[in-house]
Amino acid sequence: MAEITASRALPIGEASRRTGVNIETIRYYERIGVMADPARTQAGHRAYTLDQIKRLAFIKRSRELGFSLAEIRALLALVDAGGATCAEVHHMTTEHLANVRHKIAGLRAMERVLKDMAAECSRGDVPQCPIIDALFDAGNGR
Amino acid sequence: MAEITASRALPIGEASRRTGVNIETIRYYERIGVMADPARTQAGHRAYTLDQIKRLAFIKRSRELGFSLAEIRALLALVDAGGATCAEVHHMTTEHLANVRHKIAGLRAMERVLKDMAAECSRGDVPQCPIIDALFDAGNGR
DNA sequence: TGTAAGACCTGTAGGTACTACAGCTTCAAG
DNA sequence: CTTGAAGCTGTAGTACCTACAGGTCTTACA
Repeated sequence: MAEITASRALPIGEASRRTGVNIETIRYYERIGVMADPARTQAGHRAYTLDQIKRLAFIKRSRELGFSLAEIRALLALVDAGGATCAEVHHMTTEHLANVRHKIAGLRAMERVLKDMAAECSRGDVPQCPIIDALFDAGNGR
Repeated sequence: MAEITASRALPIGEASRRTGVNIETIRYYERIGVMADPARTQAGHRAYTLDQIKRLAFIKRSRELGFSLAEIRALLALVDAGGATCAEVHHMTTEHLANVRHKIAGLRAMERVLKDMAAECSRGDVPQCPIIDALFDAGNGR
């Protein structure tokens, strides 16, 4: 943990502002090891290099695209090992894409059922509601 | 916690089989209060009525449709209060439907980006990968 | 130079929805 | 009577953070 000249080092708040990652989350990433321990100032404050901030932005972007931290860890390991071949990364990406598509299909099915349920509902002031009935009866084969 | 005649009471394993809800999950629902404490046999085993099993099926079905336990709690409270009017239930459902649609939109955007990234990738054995570049550069405005 | 606000530190607990034990007791069939 | 399945409680782990509490340090201004 070398100390770093002030000109290139940024405190955690600045890292947070630049990447949009919450300060607490940055510390969390450090704790679980997806971000390496940054250098510290003499007072013990974290000091980030621009490279580390780029890494943080990478994590943010990947999270936004729905990659799990485990997947991101794997991607970063590929990068760090220097042996990140296109083929490997492509494989991870398409696999993840398949997951996303699967989720979309599930949500679409959900959407259809919810829409149909809502459509059958009178929206009235009556205590009998077809939505509740649908939820109660579905698993019951009645 | 009245005891119940054996003829109408079902043990937790049977409740699990009939609803498809994991035994541990049933006990969890009890602990957090979405399922009421069931009657017990003299030995302390849980004994479920058919009504309680219907309630469990309701929860299962609602979870499958993406309702959170908090939302399900609210739905069940409406039912329990006897004042579950169609209008209230309809409101909760359409609100949830809006959530689902929002999630779908997010995942679609994700899908597009992932697809485009994957398309630009040569899948080759080279260490330069446009996917990694895209992930690194996006937040950076480079 | 003093001080007050703001940023930073560590460590822990909470939230969501489960799941998976460990270590024990009870039931049911042969 | 024994054995295996099913039940019990309680706790800890999963993923991904978020939110304190109770300190220290920096920075700007009077």
